[in-house]
Amino acid sequence: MAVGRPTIAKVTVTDVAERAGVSTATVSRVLTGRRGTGAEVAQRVHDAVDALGYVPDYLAKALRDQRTATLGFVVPDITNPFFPALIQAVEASARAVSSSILLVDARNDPDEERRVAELLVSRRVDGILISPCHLTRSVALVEQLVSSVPVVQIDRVVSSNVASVSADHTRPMAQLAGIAARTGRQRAAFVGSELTVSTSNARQETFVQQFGDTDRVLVGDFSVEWGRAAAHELVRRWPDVEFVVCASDLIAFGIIQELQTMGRRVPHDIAVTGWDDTLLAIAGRPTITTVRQPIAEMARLAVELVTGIPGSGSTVLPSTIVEGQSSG
Amino acid sequence: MAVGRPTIAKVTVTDVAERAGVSTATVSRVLTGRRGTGAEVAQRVHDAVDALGYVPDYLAKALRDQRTATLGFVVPDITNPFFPALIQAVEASARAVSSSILLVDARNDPDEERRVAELLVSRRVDGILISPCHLTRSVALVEQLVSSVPVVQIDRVVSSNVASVSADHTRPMAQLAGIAARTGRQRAAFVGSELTVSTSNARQETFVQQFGDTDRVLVGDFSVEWGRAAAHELVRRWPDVEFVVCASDLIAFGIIQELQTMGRRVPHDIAVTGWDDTLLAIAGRPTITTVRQPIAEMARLAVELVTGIPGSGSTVLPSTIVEGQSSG
DNA sequence: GACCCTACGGCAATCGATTACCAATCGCAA
DNA sequence: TTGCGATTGGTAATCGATTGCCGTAGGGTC
Repeated sequence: MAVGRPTIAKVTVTDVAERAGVSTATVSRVLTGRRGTGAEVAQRVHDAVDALGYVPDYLAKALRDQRTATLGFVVPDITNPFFPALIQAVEASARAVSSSILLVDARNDPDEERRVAELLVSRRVDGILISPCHLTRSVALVEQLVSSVPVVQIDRVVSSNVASVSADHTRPMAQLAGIAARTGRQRAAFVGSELTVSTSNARQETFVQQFGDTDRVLVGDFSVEWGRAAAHELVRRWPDVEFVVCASDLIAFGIIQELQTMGRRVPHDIAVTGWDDTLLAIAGRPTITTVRQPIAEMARLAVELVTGIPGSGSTVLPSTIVEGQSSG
Repeated sequence: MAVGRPTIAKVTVTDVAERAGVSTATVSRVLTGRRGTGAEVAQRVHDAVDALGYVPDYLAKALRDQRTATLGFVVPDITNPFFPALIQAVEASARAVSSSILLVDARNDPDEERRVAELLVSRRVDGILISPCHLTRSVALVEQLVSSVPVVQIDRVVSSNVASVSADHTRPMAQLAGIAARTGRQRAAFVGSELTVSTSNARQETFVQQFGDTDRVLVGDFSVEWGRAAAHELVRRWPDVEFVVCASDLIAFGIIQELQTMGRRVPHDIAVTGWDDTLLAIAGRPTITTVRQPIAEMARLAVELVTGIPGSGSTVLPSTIVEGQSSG
């Protein structure tokens, strides 16, 4: 009895050619269809392929073509519930152009991000999609990568010298301001994450513009725990705040929960909104008014950009408000 | 001015060899260090490598070695919050053995699962980790795959003929029964997902054994919505149920929320437990008593198994109870 | 001084699919 | 019947790194 792994008979074009009684060139031509072949010969080749269970070797093809049909995707933190949805969309878009995704996770660490991005380069991916984890410390990496391989920043954008696809913050923020005005809420506050996250940073700036108020801003991280803490901070520092815009559903969820524990009614006493349209937006009560980013579109466009002619243009796609119960 | 992508000068061993005035064999030997070389020659090679910025081509190496240093991971549904955590753990374990992860998502569809798994095979991954999406319809795939590449089932197990690493259900279920007994709750029910999910299926069987009761079982899917619906179903069919074991935190979360809306107090009137120790377990109020699976250990072991000598053994690792407020 | 053993460099084959180039055959028209 | 173009099949080079085998030179020992 054989020991160890069963020997996997490797079937190559040579085997197929032999069985079909033709040359490897003919086999290749029948299979790729890039040049005409005789019908009878083609049939013999197909029969041989079926009989032997031949599967083309991707490695050999990639070496010859100098093209791996693989895209790298660097996510900042896969446990942030926004990213699995984005990953799924990117994978679907990649599949539409017959490519696979080599996924790596930076764990919110710029050093780790560099490591994994360079790994992708040595794997000869055809392009890299990246949501840079750090507003400043990721800039150099992104700008260096682009000299070895096409790069597109997706969702998070840290360099205007490298192509990007992201979602608009201005219009949804204006709409939130509209909701605040419509429901007669005067005093607003913003709760975000560290400014080193490009999206949170941008949302904060937009908030300040749209709500005409520079003061009431708290920053922590993307977590429910920070939301809970922020709730206390909020009522302590600005007891009369009536409208809270959060940079993430996780934060909004934590704030709402803690406010309720403290006896405040949401949205009656205070309105709270989130961002990203994750599971948490509809999981809690009240449901959270949130901002849905055009994930599928972003993914499609980013994949197109990275596989096509690269530019340094930045595309901004429209987000939409999803009204829940938390905004009154 | 050049149009399009900047031409990336490809530096090969040949270039390095030329510059260092040696043969490609020597360059390779200096770099891999698998055979001694003269110090002076080695220095020249290193200088040439630095000067030219040579990076070995992973494709060529993989073709020669017949080893891609890449593992495939087939997840049933990346948007199920349990899996991102598992993916992260698997990626970390893979990195520990210098491998990357090619991640594919079956979207809970056995046909799609077959497609993506076969894609992995043609990519010549060194091994495949899979959480099969369907208890019966994934069996054939798993058993076929194993003839082309080492395969290990992780978390979900559908074939005892193929190696697997999973988490124990019996002991945590017994502990849950212990909690029920300790808090004097007699009548228990189980809420799971379709029986086609191996883990939910196994948890249900274990529930029936441990709670000595075959009747009170509801099945739907892994979602908060199903939890909400199940809450109504529960009180309608078994108004006197005092202890509800759920196959997932998502279900438990929905049940608790809806029970509260209906005016029942959790855990005072009725206790509810979840499974998987996801974000939702600590997001809601009360916090949910849940079962934590040994994710890191499972990942480590699965990667070891799939890269080492394969067997068909099934390893079952211990899970632990994380007591929240929802069980009284 | 002769002999042997070791260390080290080079040549060329190898992994598997694709394709540039060449050769042969066939059909059709003059 | 001859000739030309179109079609189709084969041969061998190619992608880039690694390694088995060979040859040579150098050091050490008796």
